Amino acid sequence: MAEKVTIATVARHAQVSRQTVSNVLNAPHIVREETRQRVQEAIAALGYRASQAARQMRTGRSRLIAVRIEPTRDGINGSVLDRFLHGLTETAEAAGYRTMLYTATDRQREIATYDDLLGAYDLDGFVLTATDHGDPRTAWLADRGVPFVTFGRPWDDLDAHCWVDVDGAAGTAAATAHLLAAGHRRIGWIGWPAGSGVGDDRRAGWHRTLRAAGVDPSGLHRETVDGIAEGERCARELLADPAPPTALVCASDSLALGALQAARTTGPAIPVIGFDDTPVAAALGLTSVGQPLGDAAARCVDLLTAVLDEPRRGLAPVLLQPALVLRRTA
Amino acid sequence: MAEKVTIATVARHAQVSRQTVSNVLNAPHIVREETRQRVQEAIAALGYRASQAARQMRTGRSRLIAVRIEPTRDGINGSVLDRFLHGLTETAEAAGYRTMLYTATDRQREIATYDDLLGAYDLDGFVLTATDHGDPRTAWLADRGVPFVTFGRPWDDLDAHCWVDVDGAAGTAAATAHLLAAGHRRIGWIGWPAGSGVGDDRRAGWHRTLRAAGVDPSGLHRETVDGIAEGERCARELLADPAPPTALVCASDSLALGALQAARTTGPAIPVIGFDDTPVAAALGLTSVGQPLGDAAARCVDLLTAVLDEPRRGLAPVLLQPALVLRRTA
DNA sequence: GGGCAGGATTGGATCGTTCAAGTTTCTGGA
DNA sequence: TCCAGAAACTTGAACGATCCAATCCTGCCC
Repeated sequence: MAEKVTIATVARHAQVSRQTVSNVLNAPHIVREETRQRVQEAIAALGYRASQAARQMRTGRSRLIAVRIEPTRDGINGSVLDRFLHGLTETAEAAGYRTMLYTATDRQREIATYDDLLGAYDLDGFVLTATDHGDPRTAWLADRGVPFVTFGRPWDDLDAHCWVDVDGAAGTAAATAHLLAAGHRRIGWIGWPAGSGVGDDRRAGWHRTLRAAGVDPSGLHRETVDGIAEGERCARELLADPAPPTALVCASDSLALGALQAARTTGPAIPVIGFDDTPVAAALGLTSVGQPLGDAAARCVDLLTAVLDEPRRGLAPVLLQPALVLRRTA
Repeated sequence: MAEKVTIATVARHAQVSRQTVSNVLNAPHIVREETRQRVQEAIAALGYRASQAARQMRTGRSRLIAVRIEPTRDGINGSVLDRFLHGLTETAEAAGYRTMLYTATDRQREIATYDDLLGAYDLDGFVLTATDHGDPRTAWLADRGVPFVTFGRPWDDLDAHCWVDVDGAAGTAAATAHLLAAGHRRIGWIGWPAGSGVGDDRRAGWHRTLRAAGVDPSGLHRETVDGIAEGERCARELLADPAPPTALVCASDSLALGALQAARTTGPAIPVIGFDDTPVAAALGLTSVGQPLGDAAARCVDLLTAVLDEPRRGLAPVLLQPALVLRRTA
């Protein structure tokens, strides 16, 4: 069993001091080219890797970022987080950071977990998902000066902190415009109850596009919690109207899926467009608004590393554009 | 800004030595009850948390386990890993371990990543997924004595290392038996090409159940790579036979989905059963064999922590039973 | 040839914890 | 009362990296 390779082993092998090896790693420009090369060779030959623990102890930085992994609720939307997570891990790796997971059942516990992670692992930063109005988590982190980025806007104050988001309103606007272009006028909306930032945003895109086209949206929409059965019920209600919508835009693929089933059973098929471009949508040929999740994750890492390198700078938020993925249903 | 709380701060506050505080944390039984309580109070009062980095430096253990996060391939099967990951993180947390993610595009790079993670972060262990015949990763880890558990059997030698798996054959057997009980005789199979451990296992369950019922399986099966379109094509072929199957069992929900569409378009609907109980299956009412993923993840953590506590013991592998989730399609 | 400036290199101290070994306190039996 | 032995607690050293301050070159100019 070969003994452990430390910075001292490398130094001895390259016939320099520990500090020189450290400089080669952390400040290569101050080391003479020839020396630098000799050290690099020794590092490669010995397979040396700097102990993150020792480095962290001295510098206080762990090169670790944390993300919460949520329980897959209805299973359909779970894949969104999954894709985001993958992008995040990949980009973070490229930037020299590693990703750590944690779970939390509610926000208070999540804050307790922050405390834990910061205290025990000296985490460098957090990426938060699923933020909402008056989120206590961002306040807690900001109070303590902990670097973090949210995937999702701080709906109360857009300058409150660093964020990355996808323009949901633009997505539903594109979906609505697509249906208008196909000749539809009475385009319905099935979404979530008012009050959630994401839901209101998506609804706004449909609303303003319809009004701009001179259509009165009243009576054309229903609000409910997320779910396939709920979507089906709402669609049934809308289609039972004397002047029913001839096409539907939904706040999620779950709702759209339900709507699709309602439309199939009540009469002639009508166009339905969902949101999130989940695997289910792809499997069923459901037209859906797709979020650039890989991109979003990459921008989160970019922002976070920028904050870590230069803690003072206030960084501009990032708003990405979604894209309508056309399939059979519209 | 409060200064950092270390073990020394706690020691001063409780009027004991550093070591006693350390003992309270790591070997409470050797500390007198009264002292123990005093130290615990000081810890709580100061909000002290042991620095994992410092601890790791001394002990060489990081209380960190790593899992690979795969790119969501066709998106349907992605959710399987997602659910597994969530269970893993949760159970690991309860056992005092944290989960770290990494990505890798191929097995050689994955091994390079092991080296990196072990060298830099002193990872305690790995959980591998998607193992197959002659997997170089397990050999590499075993050679170096790195603790690991695989989710998936080592198909070449069941005693090669510690593993947790779900009995796929039992799942397809249950599906086949269910169809037999419903009066079907000619039950078809759509699966993956021979050679993959998982695929062969699932196929075997269908095969042996059919034979046990006195039905000749020849001509009733098709093999293809995974995918909806592929499933549809295979189902078409089978149904075009002069004596077509009256029901289908598939190796995955993707294949089953394709088969379902083929059945819908070629004639009267026939029962179809998939595998993995993915969100897509739930959304479509597809009967499917569900894996106890949360359980599997928990057992992986159990085994891994057991190995970490007692490196010598050869631990018995775990084979979990899947469950048939009945829905509309069968 | 000597002195000097500037950059490259060196040794020592340090981060917060646990291990090993040493010291004090307590307990019980003669 | 005294002492052995155990139990409880304390002290110094070490893990492997980085930071700091001091020293050593090297080349250059007078």
